[in-house]
Amino acid sequence: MAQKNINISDAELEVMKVIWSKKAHLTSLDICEAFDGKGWKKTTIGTFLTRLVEKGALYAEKQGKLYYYTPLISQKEYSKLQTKNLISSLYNGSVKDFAVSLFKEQKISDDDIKELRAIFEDKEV
Amino acid sequence: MAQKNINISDAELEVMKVIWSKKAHLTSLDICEAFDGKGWKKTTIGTFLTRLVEKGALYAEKQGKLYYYTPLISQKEYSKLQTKNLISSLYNGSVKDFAVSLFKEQKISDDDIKELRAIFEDKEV
DNA sequence: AAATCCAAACTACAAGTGTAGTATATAAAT
DNA sequence: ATTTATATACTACACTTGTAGTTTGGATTT
Repeated sequence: MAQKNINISDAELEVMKVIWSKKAHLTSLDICEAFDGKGWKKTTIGTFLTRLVEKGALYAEKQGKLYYYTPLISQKEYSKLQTKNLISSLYNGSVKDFAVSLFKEQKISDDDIKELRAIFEDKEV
Repeated sequence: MAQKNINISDAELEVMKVIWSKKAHLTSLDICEAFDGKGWKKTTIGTFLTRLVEKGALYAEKQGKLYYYTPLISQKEYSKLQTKNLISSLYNGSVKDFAVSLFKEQKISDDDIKELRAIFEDKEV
């Protein structure tokens, strides 16, 4: 249901991942807590939240004194989008070319291959 | 052999792709020619070339009056790098998770699946 | 030699990003 | 009611990116 091509920067993505990883609406307090030790100041995280709301990636609802943030795009959707972008920019849009290179070039364990083969077989071609 | 994490922007990548696609050293003339109709001014392409050299993605050698550009990173290397980055940022580094989602979510034709299965079988697990 | 051409260098500038300080408004505490 | 705490808004600033105009120095032509 994502409307347009939302552009989430690397740092902003970190924030999205925290929000995705918890199912409930989070306050910025929760989010800051999750980044404890990361070295980001609260205002930095605040900036990212503001920008993510501006970009339409998050919805912010004030309840009492705090804002509660909800993602407007799911991690799955976003990942799919990014994957599609990568394939189209680097592999000419060919999922197959991409997959071939993936299996040739990246490290995949034997166990993983077994699992993947099983997935393929499910696809009963 | 790419030394560090070269960061090539979208527009710069277009230029790299042209250079990758021809095997010989190109002059900026050749490159501009390849972008005929793209709507970029020559100086724009010049800026990208300069930045790519600064970033260490291209090597520029002056011969006579012109520079000849050679890639310092191959398309394959770069694609592999980008793929790894995407998997690590969106799939926690799990190639398998990534592949699973790829086959579940993206469109892959039956023929492609046959080919992929063949590749797997070559891997004689 | 003088005039001209033009590839490459330098300059520019708005939008986006990483990072954070400062101001403000409102709630909580006294 | 005044003081204090603090979440959020506003401001800042350097770096990157997309895009291109302007300057320059060496090559080419007259």
